[in-house]
Amino acid sequence: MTIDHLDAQLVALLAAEPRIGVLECSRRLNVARGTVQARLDRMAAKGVITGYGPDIDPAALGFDVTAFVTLHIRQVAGHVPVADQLALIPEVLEVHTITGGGDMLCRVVARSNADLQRVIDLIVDVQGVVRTESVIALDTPVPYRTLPLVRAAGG
Amino acid sequence: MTIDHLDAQLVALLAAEPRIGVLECSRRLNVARGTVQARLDRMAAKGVITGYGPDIDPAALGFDVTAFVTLHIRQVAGHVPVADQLALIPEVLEVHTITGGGDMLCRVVARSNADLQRVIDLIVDVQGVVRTESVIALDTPVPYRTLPLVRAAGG
DNA sequence: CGGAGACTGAGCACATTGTCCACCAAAACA
DNA sequence: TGTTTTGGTGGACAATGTGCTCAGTCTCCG
Repeated sequence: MTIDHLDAQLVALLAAEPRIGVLECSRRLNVARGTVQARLDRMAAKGVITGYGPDIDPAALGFDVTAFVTLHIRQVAGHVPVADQLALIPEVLEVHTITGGGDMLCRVVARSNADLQRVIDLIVDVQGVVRTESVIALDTPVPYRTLPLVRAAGG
Repeated sequence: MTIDHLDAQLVALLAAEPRIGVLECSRRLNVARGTVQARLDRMAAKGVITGYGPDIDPAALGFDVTAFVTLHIRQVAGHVPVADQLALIPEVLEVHTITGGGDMLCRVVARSNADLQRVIDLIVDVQGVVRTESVIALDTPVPYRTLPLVRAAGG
């Protein structure tokens, strides 16, 4: 789906002020209320908007350590049962299958470096996981953001 | 900050049904409306809730390719000016400084593999970036999620 | 030209919000 | 033990909003 300038403005406005409601959006953007609703509904229907948070910061919950863990798995095992098991570990926030030297890449959080060892041990215990390699995120100078992309896509 | 069971329920409910408002939350969870508001405000004040989306799926916008790009930067340059430049590239969604063989790890999206080359070229052009290594995410069996972590933290 | 899609402004019935208040109970502190 | 702090409760007030529908208008496309 392609989005236009109004879509982009709408997303940016809601990100900046989540509580303002559709009527105030329509006032701010000089369009009809129904238009705001139709645009939001369409973006949701097309999968552009997948939800409305709440956006959670794991660090504020005490999970101060973030790591990216590359997994080597047994090829016979395949990645689906491995992923299903990884999904059961709350500290595993996302899992991708990847090209390159490893088979899967996980984003993982933990309360401390020692706790990270515990989480990695949980991962290693998953059937099919042969080996892991971890890098710890020391700082996040650019936190995850999609607004610049939305702006660029929306003109 | 530690969260309790009610906090966790509240986050889960709002994630499932973002449009229901605080009054309906209070009905669903059998607490006073003021309690819902106080809990949300406290989690926001403590940085646990950082926002309310909208959550955007880059793939639905046409950015079908996701890659994780490890950067090697010149040590003299330091990472701050590099990160500032990376932040100007809309397709760069997040940037971490990391332990291990590389200095920074970026999550990047692009419209195609060819487009990814264009984006990587933008990154390589950033002053201080010496070399990049990329892995492409082929599939995302576990998309980013924090709810299991919230549930585990909230009891 | 006709049809489809998008936008507009309005209306309807119903509901909600932000804020404040007084009260109560439990926990923390001296 | 007595006092203070914190969190929750239910209620009120003034203002505003929501989800949905509708008829009309405009633009684009076959």
